[in-house]
Amino acid sequence: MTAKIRMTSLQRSAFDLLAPPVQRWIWQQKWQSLRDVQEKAIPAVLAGGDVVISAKTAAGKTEAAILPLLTRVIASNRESGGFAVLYVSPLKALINDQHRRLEAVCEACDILVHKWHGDVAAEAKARARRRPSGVILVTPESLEAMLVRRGSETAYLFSALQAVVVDELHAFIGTERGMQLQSILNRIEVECGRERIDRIGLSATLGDMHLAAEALRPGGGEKVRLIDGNDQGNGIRLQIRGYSLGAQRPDDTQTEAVRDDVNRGGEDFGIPSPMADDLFRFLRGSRNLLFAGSRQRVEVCSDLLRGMCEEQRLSNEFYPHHGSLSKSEREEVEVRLRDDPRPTTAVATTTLELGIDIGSVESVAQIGPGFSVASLRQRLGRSGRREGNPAILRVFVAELAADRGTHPVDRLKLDLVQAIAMVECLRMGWCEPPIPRGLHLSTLIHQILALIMQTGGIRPAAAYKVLCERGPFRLVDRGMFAEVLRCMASAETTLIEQAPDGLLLIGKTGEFLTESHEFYPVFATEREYRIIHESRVLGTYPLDSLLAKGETLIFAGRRWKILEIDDVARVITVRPATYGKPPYFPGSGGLIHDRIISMMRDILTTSDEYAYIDRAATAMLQSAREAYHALGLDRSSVVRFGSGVMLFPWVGTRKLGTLALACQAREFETAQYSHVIELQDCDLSSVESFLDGIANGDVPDERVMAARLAQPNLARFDHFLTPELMWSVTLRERLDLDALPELAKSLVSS
DNA sequence: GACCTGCTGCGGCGTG
Repeated sequence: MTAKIRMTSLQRSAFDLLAPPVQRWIWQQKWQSLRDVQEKAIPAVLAGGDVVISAKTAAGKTEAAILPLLTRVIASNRESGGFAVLYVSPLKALINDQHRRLEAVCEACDILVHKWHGDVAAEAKARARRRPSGVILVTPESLEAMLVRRGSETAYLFSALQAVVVDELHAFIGTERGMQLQSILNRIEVECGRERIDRIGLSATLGDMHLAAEALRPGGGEKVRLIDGNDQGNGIRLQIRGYSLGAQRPDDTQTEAVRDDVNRGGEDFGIPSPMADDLFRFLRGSRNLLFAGSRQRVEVCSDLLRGMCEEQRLSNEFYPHHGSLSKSEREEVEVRLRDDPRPTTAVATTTLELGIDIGSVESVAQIGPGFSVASLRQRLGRSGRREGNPAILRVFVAELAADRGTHPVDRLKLDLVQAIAMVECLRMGWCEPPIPRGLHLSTLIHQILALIMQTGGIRPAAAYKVLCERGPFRLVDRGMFAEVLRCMASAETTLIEQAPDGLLLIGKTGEFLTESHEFYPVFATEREYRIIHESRVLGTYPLDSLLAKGETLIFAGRRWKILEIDDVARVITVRPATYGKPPYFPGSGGLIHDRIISMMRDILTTSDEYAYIDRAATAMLQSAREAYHALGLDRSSVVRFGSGVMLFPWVGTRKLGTLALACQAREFETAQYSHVIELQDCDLSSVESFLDGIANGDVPDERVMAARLAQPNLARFDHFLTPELMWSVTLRERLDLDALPELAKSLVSS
């Protein structure tokens, strides 16, 4: 009877389109109605074709895709003969969550749901492979392994697919891993002789739905249906808080003396003590996420806050969470957040941005402006998930105290202004769109090897067709593809060889690479030490670190003394200690979008007020605006400073870097700050004539520029490429030469 | 001025 009443409230909705077992399951869940995104997505998914579904975190996207897909599987009435739904997810942890979530509804429909990733027992996989049916939840790497190891079974496993679901679509867009996934999905379609297998992309954070559609179906984005759920959240409460750095800093000799005293170590890592006090005050006693920006700052910050708990004789509530911590260390924090009633704040890097199930938190805090609006949006989505509670986000920004900031870059308070710019973008609903411009030749090398393994040998023309014409490597023309093949077949590399009949086969080095399980991921990873305390692995530490026996270390939120370093086994053994030095992790900066930097200029130019910034931040913004005018930036973006000249192009990282390289190619001594280029020991007129030249098309030789570019971020197989191909990659992916003349023009005319 | 992700097949050995 209760079922009947609920059916009435769901009347004339997408609910009616679902298969009876799915409807029964919905009644059992006691849902009062379908969510907006589900109402819209169900008919679209039932109709077939590609669909992108975008909606807030926790708005029921998974069900929006899966319920109609189960309906389609039931209607198709196929017992076995292959998997019906392929669900690809970027994290094993997400697959485990989704598997738990989907088991009941699939059981109600009498449809099997398998999880398939590196931690799943080989036996369970063998069982699924013997009788493939239902839904399979898988990572791109495990899917790659299936194709590479059992290429001949591909058609048997996947010919009956109704659809492919790509979870967290944004996590794949524009990345090496995303290229690999697009290529794998295409290889499956080709191998199964299917023109198109429906693709359904799910995401909470899409800057531009049309570009996301193109990422889901390269070359066919215009035919993808876009579903944008508009479930209203519970509102947002947002604040930016400003803090002064180095206000009462001791002079340098004293600083040296107290450097080892880690109790006051926050200041050196951008956390002045008033900020630490406020973090403690806002976060203690409830459940929160604190995004600290880097692994080092996560450790410093959790150490600081743990110390404050100890000082007040409270049990600790602050736990670090980042990618160098072991799985067990991280899981302890996740479980405590999800299932433990005690107040807990996880101090994290981006590890807790994606939808790992940690329940709802009260608030989200962030130190510094961060690198992207997309990331800010993901973070915000982690709070305010409980009915009636708004999402709370506090951004903590430290800037040098007024009396210490004499350099223009310090006087403009660029971190604070960037934080405001990002929040303004967030409020406007904008976030960074994917920019498909990379050649991804490293991943192309990987896919050529994988395709040869899958097919047992393939002709160059056929490989080109699969990977570059039909597949995602569309910026690679025939000539470049042939060059890549020549690189791979050369006497030095021997990744592949060509049989007399023209078939491409795996070469000697290629065999070595592909026989290892390390072959499946396309991203590069570093070699590391494991840090161990009494047989418990705490995490991993970079190999090139300068640690020595007897030194101390903050790691996993505790303090340690190093007992032993075994360079052969790559193990660091530790015991608890009272002191610890902050850990060091190497890294290189992120790319900031043009729009954010141009918004920063608008903020400095206007006198708009922002209700969400605190009093200290308001005063800082005021002083930044005064500095902007005092420096003459309202009249010109090229200003004298000391014995040199400063350029303020107000563009994103890629264009700024390209301009800096152009300056270096013309023998200027340059220093690059956040969003500014300083040219040392030169006069204004020489800079102006240089810019005039560029504005009129006199751009330095691209090879001279590319040669000056440091290459810290090589992709996994880049070292197999010739210098010529590497230049092509660099020019396309890291520089923006086309933008130079326009950029120079705007600098000289302003 | 940064972060994150992933992994097969098989041989050998111990235990019930």
